[in-house]
Amino acid sequence: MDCSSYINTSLDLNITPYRVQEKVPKKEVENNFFSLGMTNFSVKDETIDELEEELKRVTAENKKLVEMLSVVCENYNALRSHLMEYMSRNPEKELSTISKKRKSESSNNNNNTNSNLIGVNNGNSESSSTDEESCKKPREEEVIKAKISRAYVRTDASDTGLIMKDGYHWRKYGQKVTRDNPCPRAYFKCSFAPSCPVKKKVQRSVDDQSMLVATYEGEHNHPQPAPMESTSGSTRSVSLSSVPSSASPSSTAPKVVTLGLTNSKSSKDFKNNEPRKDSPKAAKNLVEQMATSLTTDPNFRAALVAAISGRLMHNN
DNA sequence: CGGATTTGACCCGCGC
DNA sequence: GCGCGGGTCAAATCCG
Repeated sequence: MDCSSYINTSLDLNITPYRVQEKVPKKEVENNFFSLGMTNFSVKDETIDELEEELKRVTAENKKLVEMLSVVCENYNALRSHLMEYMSRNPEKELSTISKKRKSESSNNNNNTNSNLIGVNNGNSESSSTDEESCKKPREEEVIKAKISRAYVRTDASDTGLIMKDGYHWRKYGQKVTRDNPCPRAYFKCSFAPSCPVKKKVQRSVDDQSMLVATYEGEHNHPQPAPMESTSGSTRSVSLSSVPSSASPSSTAPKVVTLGLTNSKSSKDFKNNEPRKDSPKAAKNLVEQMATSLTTDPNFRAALVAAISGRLMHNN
């Protein structure tokens, strides 16, 4: 995982749209604030000056935070490469910790659960690395394995079912209690199209019983059916941990909210996607949506905590 | 009544 | 060759 790109695209808390308008006459700045629904602001020049100063200060702070996050991520990547190096030097130790079973599918599920939960995208790399070791015969299976993706769904603790609504129609054809997990694993086939080869396995995580782990195998050869009401109505939130070659059902992809407004490219796209003649209500909704996205994104919060704690430790 | 789900039996690959 | 375990099949059952 290279989290620097993540920072650039998702973590930029920025305010550049306003910075861009620094040369804009103050009257227009006022209008922009009005258009954002902040009608409580005074329109006096002093207030605007104060706001601009505050804006600069926050911008500088944001810049520092981004730099700190970059450092943290660099350190993380360095540590990770060290770990990889160490593990490659001591393969026997690594192998001893893994299940004896050569068939890596189930063990991968569990060994990678934690890393996936913190946003490590290992779907493709994992299958390529382990398959090279375990499967010496190049067969069709490898092609299928290359299209394996995983989704994690948090459910209510009381929810004992393994039904996971993701927009496709699935027919359950089996259930099995596996050795490494007391919770039964359910097997589903895509029933929307008779010829669709996609299968999925759903099992509760060993570590977190409220977490459903769905493994998708194959690629849908049909368009996604009409959206189901339960997809959005459910309290479950689906997040794909790996995104291999369009194999993952699009409906399960997490809602992506790009926050990189200081990023020139993304902010440009942002502007292109949003009509300039926003109504105040729409602008307000947009701001609220951005704020909600920031505050509810666990990755963002984790990164922020890491950055702040790192800063504090650095100062101490 | 038809489609979906359940569940025991069976198949197959792998390790010993 | 045998046992184990994951994956699949298919008859029985459930449910709208």
